[in-house]
Amino acid sequence: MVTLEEIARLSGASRSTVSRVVNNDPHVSEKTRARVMEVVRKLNYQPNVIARSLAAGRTHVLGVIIPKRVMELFSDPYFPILLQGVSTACNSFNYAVTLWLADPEDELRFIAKVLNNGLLDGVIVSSMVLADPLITALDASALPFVLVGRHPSAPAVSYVDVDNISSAQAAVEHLFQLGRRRIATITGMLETIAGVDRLRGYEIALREHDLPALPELIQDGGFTEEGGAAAMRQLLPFHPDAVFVASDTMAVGVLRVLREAGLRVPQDIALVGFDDTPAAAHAEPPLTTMKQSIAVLGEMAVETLLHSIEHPDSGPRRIILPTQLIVRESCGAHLR
Amino acid sequence: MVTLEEIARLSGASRSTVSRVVNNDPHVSEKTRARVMEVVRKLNYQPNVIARSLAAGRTHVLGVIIPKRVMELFSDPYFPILLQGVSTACNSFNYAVTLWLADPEDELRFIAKVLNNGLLDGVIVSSMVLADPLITALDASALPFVLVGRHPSAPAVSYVDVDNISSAQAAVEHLFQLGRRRIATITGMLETIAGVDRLRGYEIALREHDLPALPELIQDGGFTEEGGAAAMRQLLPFHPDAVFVASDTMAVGVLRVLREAGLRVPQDIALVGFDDTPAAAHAEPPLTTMKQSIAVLGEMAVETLLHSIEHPDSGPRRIILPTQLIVRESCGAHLR
DNA sequence: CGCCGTACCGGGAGCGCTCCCAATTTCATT
DNA sequence: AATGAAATTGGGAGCGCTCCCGGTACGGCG
Repeated sequence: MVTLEEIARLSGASRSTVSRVVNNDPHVSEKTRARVMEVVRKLNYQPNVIARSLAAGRTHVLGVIIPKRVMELFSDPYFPILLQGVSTACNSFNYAVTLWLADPEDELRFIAKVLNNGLLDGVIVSSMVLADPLITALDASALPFVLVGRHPSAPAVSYVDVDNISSAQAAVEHLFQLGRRRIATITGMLETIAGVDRLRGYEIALREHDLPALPELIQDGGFTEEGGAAAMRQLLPFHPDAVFVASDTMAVGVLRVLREAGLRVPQDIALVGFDDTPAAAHAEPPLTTMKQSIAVLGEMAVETLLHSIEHPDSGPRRIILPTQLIVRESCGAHLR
Repeated sequence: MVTLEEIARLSGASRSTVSRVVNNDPHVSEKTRARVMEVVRKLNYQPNVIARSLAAGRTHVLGVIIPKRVMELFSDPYFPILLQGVSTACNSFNYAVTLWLADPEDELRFIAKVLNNGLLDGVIVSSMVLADPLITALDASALPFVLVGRHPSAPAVSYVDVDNISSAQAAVEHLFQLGRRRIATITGMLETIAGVDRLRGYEIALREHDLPALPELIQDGGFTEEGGAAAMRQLLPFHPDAVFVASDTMAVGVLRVLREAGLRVPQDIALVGFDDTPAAAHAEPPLTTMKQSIAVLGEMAVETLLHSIEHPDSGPRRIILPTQLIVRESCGAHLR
C-alpha cells in the first residue's frame, strides 16, 4: 500500500505538504505541487479513506436506511429511482453511499450499531412507516439525518417531500372537471404517510364538492400491482365512473382488471395515477398521472443532508418539490 | 463519544483488557469481564468501527457493485431480492454492505476509488454485462471479489450462479414433453451472460429434437415487461404453439399481449418462464417457470466472499445452485 | 520452600492520515 | 541593506483501536 509518507520521501516534501497537495490546499507553491503530483500519479496513490476518516473525524459516507418491509415495495420503481438519485448526488459530492436494510426484528441493536459506530456522517431515511422507533432514536442521537417523505411524529426534522395532500386533491379535482361524479380511490399502504396523505387529498377534493367520502369507494391497494388489481375488483360492484389510484404501479393492475371486466378506459371509467413511472406512459391506454421527480427527491435529500452536516446547528429544513399533472388518455380529457 | 480508554478508566481495567472483553477474547477472567461489561452496558459503548478498521486492517464492510445500466432492470424483482439475500447474510456475519452504483462514464476513476481506498474488505459484483472492464481491474487488484453470475471473460474467479444453460434446456424440454413442436423463445438482454446462456439452452433443446432454431422464433425482450410484450407481438405472426420466456417479468408482458390477441394460454399457446418471482404465481393463468432462489444466490455470494477473505490463497470457488421447474398452468401440463 | 508453567493483565507501538503550530523562506517595502 | 509581513513548509501530537510483548499473580509440583 502506498502511503503519504512514501510519497513524501520520494518527492522530497514532507508528509504535511503531500497531504496539502492531495487535498487541494492552496497554501502550496506550484512547483512543489507539480513535483508531488508527479509522484502521486506515478505510484497511483490513493489516500486511505479509513485513516483519513479517523484523523478527520468524518467519513464521507452517507447511509440510506430502508426498512426491510418497505424493501418489499421494490418492485415499484420508486425505490430504485430514488436510490439512483441519491447515488448520483453522492458521487458528485464525493461521498459514498451505504445501504442499510433494517431488519425490524433486531431493530434496537441495529439502531445502536448504525448511530454510534462512527461509520456514517449522516443518514437518509426512507422510513415510510408511521411511528417508527428509528426516527425517535435518530432524533435523540447527534447524527444528522434527513427524511424522504415528511413524518408526522417527528416535528422538527429535515425532510424532502412532495405535497401529497394537495397533489392528490388536484388529481381528483381534475376528474371532477371532466364531469366525473362517482369518484373512487385506491389507496397506498396506509402505514405510510404518503398513503395516508394521498387519501387525505382525495377526501378534501370530495368535500369541496360537498360529496361524502363513501367507504365502499375507498379500497386499500397497498402500493403493489396485485393489491391494486384486487382493490379494483372490490370496487367494481359499486360502479364508480372514475378512480384516483395512489400509484402508477397499482394503476397498471387496475387497468388489467378493467380490461378483463370489459370496461373501457376512459369512456366507462376514468383513471388518474400517481408518480409518473415509466410504466405510466406505456400503459394501455397511457395513464394520466401526477408526476413527482423521484430522482430529484433523492438528490435533494443528499444536498439537504450535506448542508446539515456542514452547518450542524442550522435548524431543520423542509423541502417540498413540485408535482405536475401529466394528462394522457386514461382520464378522458382528450375526448372533450 | 465513549472510548475504550474511558471504559478502562471507569472499570479499573486496562485498555487492552477492555478490548479483549469487547472482542470476546477468552483470556479474561470472568470477574473482570463482568466488571467491564457492566460499564460497557451502562455507557452504551460502541466500538468505533473506523479506528478498529485502521488498527486491524480490515473494515468488515463488503461492497456490492451494480452498473448503473443494470440498475435500470430494478423493476425486475431480481435485484431487490438479491440485495436482500446479501444484506441478510452480511447481518448474520456482522458485516456491513455498501452499495455502489457504477457510472459507466467515469468507470476508471470509480474503479481506482473503490479498489484502493481501503474501505472494502471485498466486493460482490453483479456485473452482468459481458466484457466488463471492471472485472479485469478487479482481477488485477488484490481485493477479494465474487461474481453473481458466471463471467466468460474471467476464467479463474469465484462466482455463484445457476446453470442457466441446462435449466433453460429443461424448461424447453418440458414443452416438448407436452407435445409442443413450434417453440419460440423470448430472450433476455443479450449483453448479459444469463440472457445468452438461456438462449443457448433453448437452442440445445431444439437440436436434441433435430429441429432448427428459426430466427423468426427468437425475439429479444431485454428482460423488461415492455420488452417481453413487444417481442411477443413480433412472434404472433409466426404462430408458435409455445414460448420459453427468459424471465417471469417478461412473461407477464407476454400474457398481456396474448390476452389482447385473444389467444388462450395454454390451449392455444403454452408458456414457461424463468425465475419464479412472486408475480409468476399471481399471473393469469399462473405461470409455469424455472425457479431459482435469488436470495440464496445473494447469501452464497457473501459466504463465498468471506471465505476468500479469510483464506486469501484458497483458489477460486464456483457455486452452482440448483433450479427447479415449478409446474403451474401456463404450460398446459394440468390438461393432460 | 523454591521453582516453573499457566492464566491474566498492562503498556507501548503503530495503523495512515489531519491539523495545528512553529520554523523557514520569499518578497515587497523603506 | 534591513525589516517585517506573507507565503510556504516541516514536525509533532493524536484520532480510537489492535496486537504484541513482557510482567505479575497464582497454583501445583518436587
